Amino acid sequence: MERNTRQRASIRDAIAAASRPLLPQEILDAAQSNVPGLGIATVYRNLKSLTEDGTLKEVKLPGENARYEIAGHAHHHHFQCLQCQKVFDVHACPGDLSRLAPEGFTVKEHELTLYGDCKDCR
Amino acid sequence: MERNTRQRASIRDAIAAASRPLLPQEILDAAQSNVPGLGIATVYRNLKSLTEDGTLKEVKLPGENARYEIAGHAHHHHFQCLQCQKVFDVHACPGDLSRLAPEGFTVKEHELTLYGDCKDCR
DNA sequence: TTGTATGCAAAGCGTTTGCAGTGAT
DNA sequence: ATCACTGCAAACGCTTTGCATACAA
Repeated sequence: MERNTRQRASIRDAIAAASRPLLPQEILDAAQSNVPGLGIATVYRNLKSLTEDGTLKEVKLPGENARYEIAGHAHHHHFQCLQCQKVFDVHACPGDLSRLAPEGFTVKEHELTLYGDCKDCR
Repeated sequence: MERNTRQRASIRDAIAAASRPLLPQEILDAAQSNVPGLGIATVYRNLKSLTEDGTLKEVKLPGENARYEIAGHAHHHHFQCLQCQKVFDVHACPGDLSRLAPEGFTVKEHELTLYGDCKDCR
């Protein structure tokens, strides 16, 4: 059975409070303000279980370590700033891309990442 | 000044002979048939220098370690098979995606990965 | 009281680096 | 003869795991 610990709550809250996907280390930093002494291993263990139970969603971008955001948003993509490296949600999608695949290949999913300058860095 | 070693040649040849982007370990395995005793550190060092001098191009996919392919191909994307995990080139592109970004953001580049079943796994 | 969750430290994994020896020029 | 390149092993950064303790139920 799953227990409600201060650690788990502060980790979930830190991610919910953020306006963008966070790295494990950023989550640790944020959650430690509520739970001093919180360990990075606990963060990783909870990220894993919260992802498995559907509370969180992993955001994997090319060449980047996984970030985490609250699940439940509709299908969307991401934007990474070339200057500050931060990642933002993009609530838009190019739509069906099956036509791009080579013959004989079946397309079931797609991932799209946009790169450029974010609002703050322009 | 850069030197022509057997190691460098076999690494470049292994990548050129492949029909898809390869992982460092796959490159090591292939190159070792020509150069037994070849070390993984040498592979990494040459992948780095060959990428810097424009001979190779890094292929970074979400949640995956970097793969390498011969550079010089036109702008293209990649397809990863959900069954065998192999990566293939996709010589097509959805085109301009600037319109997808949130207001205030500038789009300069994009990365697209398609997922599904490859020719062999269907 | 029970057993899951935690914190710490050690272990894993892929990649990088230091160093002494090798070999292309 | 140089000095870039190599192989090995150690170091790295991020993530996972083992273990004894803490604490939610």
